Amino acid sequence: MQLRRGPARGKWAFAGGLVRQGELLDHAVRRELRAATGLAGAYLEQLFTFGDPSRDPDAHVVSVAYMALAADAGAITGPSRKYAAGGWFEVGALPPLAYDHALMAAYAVKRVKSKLEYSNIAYALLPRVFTFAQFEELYSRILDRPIDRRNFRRRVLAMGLLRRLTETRRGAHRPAALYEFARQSLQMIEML
Amino acid sequence: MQLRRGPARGKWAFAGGLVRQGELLDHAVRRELRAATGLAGAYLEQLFTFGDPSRDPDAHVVSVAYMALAADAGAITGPSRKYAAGGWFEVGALPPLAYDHALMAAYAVKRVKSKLEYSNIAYALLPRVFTFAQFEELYSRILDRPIDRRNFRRRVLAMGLLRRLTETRRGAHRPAALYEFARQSLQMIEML
DNA sequence: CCAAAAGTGTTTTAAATACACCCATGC
DNA sequence: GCATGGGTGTATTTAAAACACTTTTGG
Repeated sequence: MQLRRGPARGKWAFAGGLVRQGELLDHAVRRELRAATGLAGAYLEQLFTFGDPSRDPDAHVVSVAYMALAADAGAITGPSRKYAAGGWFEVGALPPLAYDHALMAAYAVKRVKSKLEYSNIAYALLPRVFTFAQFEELYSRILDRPIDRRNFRRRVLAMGLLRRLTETRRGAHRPAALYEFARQSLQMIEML
Repeated sequence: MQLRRGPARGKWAFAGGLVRQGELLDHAVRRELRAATGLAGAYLEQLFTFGDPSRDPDAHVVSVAYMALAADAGAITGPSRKYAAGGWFEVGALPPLAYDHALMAAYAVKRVKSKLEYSNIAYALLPRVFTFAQFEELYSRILDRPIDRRNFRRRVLAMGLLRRLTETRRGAHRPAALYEFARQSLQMIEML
């Protein structure tokens, strides 16, 4: 069993472990994820199962790769001692990984990019309440391309993906309207 | 290991087996598929890995589901004696299946539908050479909705998905132009 | 000549794109 | 009052959708 953790402020980490007899795959992933990063309650998604016997020279290991998504890498309590050698990395700047783990990471990036375009998966990558600028920056950074602010805003608001709150975020500059997702569970939508 | 076989003239079959030590997952699927249906060289795609320990009351079995696609169920030599109880069924009219196999079949149908809309996967479901009417009927039947012939033809031809051959198919009525796919391997395309 | 399937264009409607300035606040 | 990030509208272009008749062949 392999598991992965996805873009939160652009940060990535990697962890792996074994599923136990009688244990749900999802449960095993959550268990290992908590042990490795302290993260709990994240969005989880199965990616692919890697079964090539040559991927590990010592044994025929079949690995079910998952990714987990969370809003804020900073809020995570940090890896347990066992995984202290791990850490958080920028998308596209992962350190060399063992076995075929770089391939797994590539699957995760690809999956997130593609789901951003046709689902509301961004809800798993933002805090419950956020500004439109945060929302837009998430898209721009993960998709790695500029986004036209006016066109993007028009479409997103027209499709009812977000709900505008009455409160605003006050700070150094003009106050920003706050939004939350209309649905906090995955729904497929024609986005881009 | 589970494997599945997809729409060929709307026909579906189901087969399963175990992966061997040191064997590629794809290889195990092809081996079992050949044994169960006689089919070889089909398009293969991994769907999902099912690991819920309660899916089989007797043991904790982790099944990696695949689907295979082929053009013509009639051309297949038929199941070996071992699988004589199996057979070919219409989409949406599968017999009751054991365990969570109906769920697996649903995954396959969903995957094929969705790939039809944004890839050239139809190449795996048609003979090498075909008429536009066959192509259109494939879409209409699998997506289970009517298709506007003129709009569909215009878009498909404009995107260069197909290559028109000089030969025609002659028969009882007006001869039909013959086409082949420009690429015989999976490519992602904005289709519908 | 007729039955059956193949093939073809135009108009309307909706969506995507391109593009630049004013606004509200804290300091 | 100015620096900074927040917020807004229109015109153009492109693509999607709606829609029905003519052509070619074998029998």
